[in-house]
Amino acid sequence: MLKVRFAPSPTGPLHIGGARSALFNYLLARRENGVFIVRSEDTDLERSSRESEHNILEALRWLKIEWNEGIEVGGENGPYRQTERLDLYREYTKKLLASRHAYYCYCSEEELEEERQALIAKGETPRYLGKCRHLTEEQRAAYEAEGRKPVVRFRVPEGQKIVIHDQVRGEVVFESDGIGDYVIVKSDGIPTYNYAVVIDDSTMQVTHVIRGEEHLSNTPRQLLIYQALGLTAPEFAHISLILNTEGHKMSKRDGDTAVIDYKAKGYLPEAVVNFIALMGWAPPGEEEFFTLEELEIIFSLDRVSKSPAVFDLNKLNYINAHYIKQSPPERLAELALPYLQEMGVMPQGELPEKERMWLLNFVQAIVNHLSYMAQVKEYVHYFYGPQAPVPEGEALEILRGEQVTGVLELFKTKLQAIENLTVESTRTLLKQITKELKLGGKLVYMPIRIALTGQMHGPELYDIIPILGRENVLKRLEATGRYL
RNA sequence: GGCCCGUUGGUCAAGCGGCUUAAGACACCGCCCUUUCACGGCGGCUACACGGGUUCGAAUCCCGUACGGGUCACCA
Repeated sequence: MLKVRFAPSPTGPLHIGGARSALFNYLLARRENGVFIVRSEDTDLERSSRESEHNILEALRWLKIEWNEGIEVGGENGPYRQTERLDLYREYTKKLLASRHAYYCYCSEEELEEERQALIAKGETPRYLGKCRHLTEEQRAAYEAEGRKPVVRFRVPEGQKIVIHDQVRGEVVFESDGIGDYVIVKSDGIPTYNYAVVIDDSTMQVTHVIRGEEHLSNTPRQLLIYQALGLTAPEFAHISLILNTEGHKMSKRDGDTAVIDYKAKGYLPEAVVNFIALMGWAPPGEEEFFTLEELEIIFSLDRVSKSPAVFDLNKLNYINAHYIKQSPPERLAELALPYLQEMGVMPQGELPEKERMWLLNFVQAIVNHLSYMAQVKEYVHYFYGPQAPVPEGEALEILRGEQVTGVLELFKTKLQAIENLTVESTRTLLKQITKELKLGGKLVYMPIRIALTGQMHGPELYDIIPILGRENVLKRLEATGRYL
């Protein structure tokens, strides 16, 4: 049975790249009826936190990426945090030490740094040359007496070719001689990533490791440990990186890189999922909008791209706009509400009926203008309150046209006479004005638009007027007097 | 610097030796619709990094060069 995992280190929020790794793993598991594990690689005690772990899990849940084994859901291969598996690693370390696949190293940081610099100067791969490979008991005792705390290093075999059969990159060959003996247990007794990950994947019976390309050069180190322990290695698939506009790996400096940033801006989870699925993976046909459920059926590793993808916000916006247009008004209202409350336009708590209706009409009027929900803030002034922004430049010129006074007067009169202010009645009303005054549409609509909104463009006037309400419209009309 | 990976339009990408005078989408530009903006419809722009091979035939296979990226931590 296929078993995959997502193993983030809880040192920050879930990033777009991580979300994509999680998604690909999840999709493959669903497609093959396999198991998807989520565990935590928290061996970096300095930077890891429970808070980050929680945030990552929440971000996954927001995307509807669910796991059937791992943190918070349990399973028979737990615990699922590396810091809770220390005893397990210790057992394997004993074996490795006993079989002389690993040894204690007492080198200090300064000694190591010196060696590194010397190798770089010679144009060679900086690596550990194995100074402590053959320490005698006496030498060890001497170091211990000095109070030095040893690390455990893996003894890398010489002259060996290490072949990775990668499901996306094909066969990749590394020479063991390019790899120095690396640390598998730190001086505080905590295993390093390259070591712990092997024990975890093996004991959890992970069959496929799908992860970012940055791990490709780590893979030979891990393969060597599988070999030394006599364990079977899983299949590997290294997916390409997500780059920023400058062509570098996306990092915190590039603005919004965390999934949660997009949630905060009012992107829809199904849009984010759809978008990240399209980065580094191509669907078989020409359709490009997919729900998670649809992706579960058509996703496959053989359509995963080898080359990196540049994050394109335009495309995300386009996809998100698509899902916004498809959402029922009630959902949009709910998503828009926090931004409006923040502006003080909507009250906290249960909404009174009048506000609820206004909200519903408001989101429907602007649904075609939105790339993400936070943009509702930019549209509030069209639909809310007795005051319009001050008209400037060309808008002001138009207001001073000779027909304007007549148009606004007639509009006001008809508005006061009308019974029900709706989209339909507004449309009729405006059409009547053009007819009665025998004026072209633009000469009528534009001054009214500017009088009511201060702007030359914006959402449909037919929507603006009823949502603004008669009272606000009249007040805005009155205020226009001073510009005429 | 060593090792590894990659390179089709501004971006995502299809293509897996002849069906290609190289799909589709985003962005951009133009036109239509429209009171405006948006939506929608139609159209346009722009690409196989370079050089050698292999082959009757190469975007597709091989080699080299260039460029980009990743990695070489007691980070993961």
